[in-house]
Formats: sequence, structure tokens, C-alpha cells
Amino acid sequence: MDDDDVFKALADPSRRMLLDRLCEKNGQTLGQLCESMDMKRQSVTQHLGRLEQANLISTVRRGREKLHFINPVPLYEVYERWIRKFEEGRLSLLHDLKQQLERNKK
Amino acid sequence: MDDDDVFKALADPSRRMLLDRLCEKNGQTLGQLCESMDMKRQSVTQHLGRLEQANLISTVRRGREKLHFINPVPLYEVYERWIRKFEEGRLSLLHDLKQQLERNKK
DNA sequence: CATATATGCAGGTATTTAACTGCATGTCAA
DNA sequence: TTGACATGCAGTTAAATACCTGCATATATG
Repeated sequence: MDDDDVFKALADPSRRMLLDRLCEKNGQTLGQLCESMDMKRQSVTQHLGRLEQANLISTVRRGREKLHFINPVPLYEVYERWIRKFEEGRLSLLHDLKQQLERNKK
Repeated sequence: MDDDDVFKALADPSRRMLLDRLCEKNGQTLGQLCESMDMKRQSVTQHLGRLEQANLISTVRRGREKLHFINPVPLYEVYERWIRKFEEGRLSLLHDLKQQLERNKK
């Protein structure tokens, strides 16, 4: 898994919107997703492509339609590798600040 | 808090590297952070500016130095608003897939 | 004060990117 | 088979961005 692809995919509000829509109703077609997107279909396709590259969604063709499914795994990995790490012991921000300011007075 | 600033700040590998460095050792100066960054000081300043705008770091001046401190709060909020949401009930990806494929057969 | 050090600020530029348009392909249904 | 519908693909463009260079300002120290 490529952290960078995931972070870059999440960096765009339209793509987060798409994930939101899929979270409400999984397995939507491109056409359905376009309805809530205020941009051309081709642009939505591009965004979905980036989400798929980041493995945040998977797709299945059903006839002439393409169904999109959200994949929570990369998000969880990002959480594990990035967010939990900063939580632990980093609640000491104020303590660190105070410590540095003390050092200043010497 | 602006979700978008946080996501955009996290989208760049250099900025994630900076957060990593601050996680190892909080309260570093600009000069210290530059040592591990393989780019000009002014570029590092720009990155730190984006991190500060996203409220991911706070800064304090100590004489001619500027100290940088990591702030875990926005990361936790991103987790709460984005990641936990997708975890819950979204482990049913395979179930959803199967369901859609069944619908296909009709 | 004079010098060195730490950081700030103002552009310049090449790359990336997010939108668009136009046309092509594939699938269903009459 | 033919027409309608869902999606794919290629190329264009304007904006964002991640670097850079050059110079300015502020602080510590002799």
C-alpha cells in the first residue's frame, strides 16, 4: 500500500464527497454518483480513478454499468500508521511548551 | 477547524516527514528541521506554514529562533469525522459485493 | 558597534492537477 | 439491427503548488 496515494486521494474535497456518498449507499454506479457532484461525468471518472488507485474504492462491472464500493482498509492503515502515533504521548503539547519557555529564561 | 487544510497539509510527503521529526523530538527550531530535509530553508518554511495553517503545529519564538510543536488535535478530529465513520459497518464490503452480484443474476 | 546567525519576505518557474470538450466503445431493449 | 444509454479515452487549459534565488530583518555575541 502506498501511503502517499491515500493521502493525495483524500486531499480533494470532491473525492471526500464521493467517499461520503458511497458511505451512505455503497455500490453506486458512475451515473448515480454524478448526480450529486456538480461537475462533468468525465471529471467524476477521474476522481474515482484516483480513489481506486489509492485502493479506497473497488469497482465491479454489471453490464454497461460500473458499481463502486468503498474500501475501509487503507483508511484504517493510515490511522494506525499516522494518527494513533501522534495521539500517544502527544497530549503533552502544553507541557512541552512550558518546558521550552522555562529553558528560555535561563 | 477546516478539514480541507488538514487533508491538504497531510497530502505532501515532506510535510508528513516534518511531522515525523517533530514526533520524535518536539519543539525543534527551523534550522534543526532543515537538517533532515534536503531542500532549501525557505521551502521548509513554506511547508511549516501550511502545517501551522492547518493547526497541526504551533510555534513559539525564543529570541531569534522559532520553535515548532506538534498539535495532535486536528489529527484526532480527522480520525473522528472521517476514519471511524468508514470503519463502522464498512467491513461488509464483501457482503455488499456479493449482494450486488446476486442482483446481477436476476 | 560590527559581525555572524536565524528567520522573514518577494518574486520566478516548472510540474501537477482539476476541470473542461469531443469523440469512441460497449451494452441493453424494442 | 437500430437507437438509446452508460461508460471510456484523448487532448486542452487555467489554477495550484513545490521548488528555487535574492534580498531584508531581527537577534545574539565579540
